[in-house]
Amino acid sequence: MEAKTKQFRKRNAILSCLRSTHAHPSAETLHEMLQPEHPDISLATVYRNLALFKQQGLIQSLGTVGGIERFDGNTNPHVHFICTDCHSILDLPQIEVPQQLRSTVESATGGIVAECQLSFTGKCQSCCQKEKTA
Amino acid sequence: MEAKTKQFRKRNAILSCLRSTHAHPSAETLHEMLQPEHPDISLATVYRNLALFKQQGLIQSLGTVGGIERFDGNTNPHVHFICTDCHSILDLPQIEVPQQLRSTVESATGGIVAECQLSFTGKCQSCCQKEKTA
DNA sequence: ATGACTGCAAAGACTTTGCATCTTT
DNA sequence: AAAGATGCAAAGTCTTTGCAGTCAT
Repeated sequence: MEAKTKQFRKRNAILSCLRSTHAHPSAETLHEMLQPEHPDISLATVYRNLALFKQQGLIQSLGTVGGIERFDGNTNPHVHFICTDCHSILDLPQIEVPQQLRSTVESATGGIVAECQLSFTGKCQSCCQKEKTA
Repeated sequence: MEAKTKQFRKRNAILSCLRSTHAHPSAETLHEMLQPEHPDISLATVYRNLALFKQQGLIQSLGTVGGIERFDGNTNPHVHFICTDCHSILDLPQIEVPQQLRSTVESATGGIVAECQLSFTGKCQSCCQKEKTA
């Protein structure tokens, strides 16, 4: 019956930081982002809390990009564009994730669908420009 | 003008093995699958060749599942179902990957789309049954 | 004989964990 | 005071790399 857990400054800071950015950061990037406000925060704490949030469904993991796990504070289903050059990740809110296919997938597999991810990979605008310049 | 590279038994075995399965194996699983025919094959060789095939576009990586990279010998765009319990991956050939959205994504991002991945996560049939039994 | 591939073991990179300490209630 | 969170450093896991030896041409 305890809808509210203890309030911890650092834990809250990590969640707020992740929710306030569209950069889809890694644990390490998040740690760096937190440095100015919380210079004494440990990377282990970031990892620990990200794992906790993920388990609680407060955030979502986008999987690994270039071997590093990336996180998103926006748990609404939405599409991502992942640059294979610079590993930046962009949201594509204007494109709909085909949630309606869930039942089709469930009957095809006999399983239960929890989530659906749609993502595009390629080269982002900024990396395209860099290439021209080079 | 050398359309044909040197033939290497082990390299070919790795590619054949990956192409002959629908299990979307990891490097280590692939290594185990190769043991009966090639008991002396090294895990490093599997990793090295997978990296090579990936770079050559002969295979595709499905990203990491449970922290382990998974590979697919089928490079045709198709949808996957990933079981979050047992980490099995199933093909869903009957569902179409929305390739036609590429241009929409490109105009939205200003970048260039190389690929599109659509995947569903959830609990597979076998894991659903296990749960009932337990 | 040459260049490429492989095995082995060491190194590397990211992430997790143990334990003592500190914080919130 | 109790329960839980954090920092630090060590450990763990998956993957990559160096080097000497082997194989195909």
